[in-house]
Amino acid sequence: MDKKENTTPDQDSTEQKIFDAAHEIFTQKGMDGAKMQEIADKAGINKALLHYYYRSKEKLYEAVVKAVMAKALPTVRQVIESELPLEEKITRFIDFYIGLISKNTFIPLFIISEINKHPDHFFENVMPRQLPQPEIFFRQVQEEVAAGKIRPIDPRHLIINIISLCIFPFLGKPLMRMLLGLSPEEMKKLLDQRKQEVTSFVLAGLKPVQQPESPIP
Amino acid sequence: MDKKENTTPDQDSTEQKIFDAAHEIFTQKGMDGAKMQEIADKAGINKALLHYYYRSKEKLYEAVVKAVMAKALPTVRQVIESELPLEEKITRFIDFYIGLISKNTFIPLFIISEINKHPDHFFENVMPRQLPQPEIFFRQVQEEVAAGKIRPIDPRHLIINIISLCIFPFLGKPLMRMLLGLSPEEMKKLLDQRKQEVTSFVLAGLKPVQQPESPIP
DNA sequence: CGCAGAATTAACCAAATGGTTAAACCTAAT
DNA sequence: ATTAGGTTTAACCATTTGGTTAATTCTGCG
Repeated sequence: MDKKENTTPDQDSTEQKIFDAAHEIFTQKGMDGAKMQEIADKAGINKALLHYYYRSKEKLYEAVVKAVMAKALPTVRQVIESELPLEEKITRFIDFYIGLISKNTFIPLFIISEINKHPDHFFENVMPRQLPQPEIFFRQVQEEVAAGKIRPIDPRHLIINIISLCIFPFLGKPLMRMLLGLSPEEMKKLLDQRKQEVTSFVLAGLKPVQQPESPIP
Repeated sequence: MDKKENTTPDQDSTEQKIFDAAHEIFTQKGMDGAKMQEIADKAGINKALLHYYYRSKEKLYEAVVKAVMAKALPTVRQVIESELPLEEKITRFIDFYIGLISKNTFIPLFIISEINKHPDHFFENVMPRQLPQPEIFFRQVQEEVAAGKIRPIDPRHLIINIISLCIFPFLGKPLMRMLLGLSPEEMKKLLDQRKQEVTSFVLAGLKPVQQPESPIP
């Protein structure tokens, strides 16, 4: 019998339609730019229903933010906290993370924007309790540095570098296009190469220093 | 005679006070988040004066955006288009750019956000006519690659990498803090090290490949 | 059927917000 | 001092917007 008793959040129930619409609008326009009427329209329902299911704009917004964060962070955790060898961990992280971003173009800017506007609120109410634990990664880096397998680097900077190289090109896509004078197609091609490029750039940047005698003659 | 005929924008004239207030509010809250009343309050004047000098919110906003872009881009140009040797050019660019960003924390997010919301409008109305010409830089990179002085790399990716490493850590500061579990002081310290860190990371990432035999035993 | 409770809607409300207006206020030149 | 023109303001206006209400429709069930 196909009643509606299952625990899954009722695929395409009204509530779900509202949430989906809100997700789209909020992530693209932010809290201030989003209008309740627009969300209702996109969901194909009456505006009053928004308040019937989610009491206020803030509540609805918060639901979206929480969902976004709850989806984005564990993926990072999973890779960061694993016990893979460092190089493979880095490779996988880049592959995975860039893949994620290219399928959710608006999310990074959304997170960054909103976290900047209400940092305190974010830290207190929105953050998933289970933050990634970078300690394993830190230790790995320190070990490999000590073993001379990679050049000395502060693991925190390394994480920052990797994440910057993954996220920013998508964030700044229009800016980069303009700066480099690229057509949309050229830009797309370039972004498609980022997995490869970031991986080799980071690994190259980690090679242990050999005294730079004379380059290949 | 000190009429008001000079070309300089009348230091702390009413118009200037309005512009300054608008600059602060708009860059921090974006077009949607900014309220005319708040700008008027910050400027210490009546709201009607905003419309007396700048006819509408959009006009005022546009004035701010144009000013921001007109200030941000030439600095990039200057370094990019110079004929300095590649390594020094990169070093200087990083030093200069990170310096600029740390003194104008809100600007990058502002530019990125607004360019993403109205890309067409940006490209048509707001962009300074004089875009940086990356050709010189491209050529330099290609030459050094050909000479075996740096490992093979697409110059466009190199620019993207450098800019990502410079800008993103400041954009994503709260996010990074959270991810790494750092106090505000620790985070500040880390950001203060970015000039050094980015420079060595990029230069390391450009070292020509020596076949990785056995690491130092 | 008929009824209870949930779902949905049209109409409405109050506050916020961008923008206007007409009057008041300078200030410099007559 | 008077006046003309730019500057500034308080009061006002129209629209937008988040939110509410009361009535209507829908749905399952005895």
